[in-house]
Amino acid sequence: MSEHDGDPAWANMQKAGDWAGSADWRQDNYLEVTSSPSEGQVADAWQCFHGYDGNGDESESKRRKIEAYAADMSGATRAIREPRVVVQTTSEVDILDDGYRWRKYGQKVVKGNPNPRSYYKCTSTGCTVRKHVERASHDLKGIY
DNA sequence: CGTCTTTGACCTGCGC
DNA sequence: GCGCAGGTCAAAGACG
Repeated sequence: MSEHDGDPAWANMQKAGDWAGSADWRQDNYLEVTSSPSEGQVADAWQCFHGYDGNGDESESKRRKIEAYAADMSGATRAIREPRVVVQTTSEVDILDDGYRWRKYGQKVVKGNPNPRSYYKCTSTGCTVRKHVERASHDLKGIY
């Protein structure tokens, strides 16, 4: 994760990664958050993710950056152009109130993970982001 | 009454 | 070409 060094947007992403210790922008264009983030930490990550940090110019450039990368991704099934977030959590609660409203639209058991993966859609106005939440068992914390 | 969760079916991409 | 796996949709029920 050095190819984006110096990029303000990516720098902010990495800043978000600092708190979780394992949040990471991957090459397939989604934000992966591992460990057990607190609500505030998730909100911080989302501010970086959406570019909603209250700074006009900077957020604008950041958002453009995010959309540019998001548009580049080719979804697994359909042409998903929205940025995607993958959250691994060790906490009991899959859904955290991070300032957005999430609606669960699916759940699937994936191979390699004994726990079901939940799929959430952001239902807040103007928010079209989807989020995947897979619960890591306490014994598997911090894996991947 | 409106919103959200649950759950099964369906669709598409990928590997063999 | 076929089967598998992952992701999404939509109907029905539950809950506040």
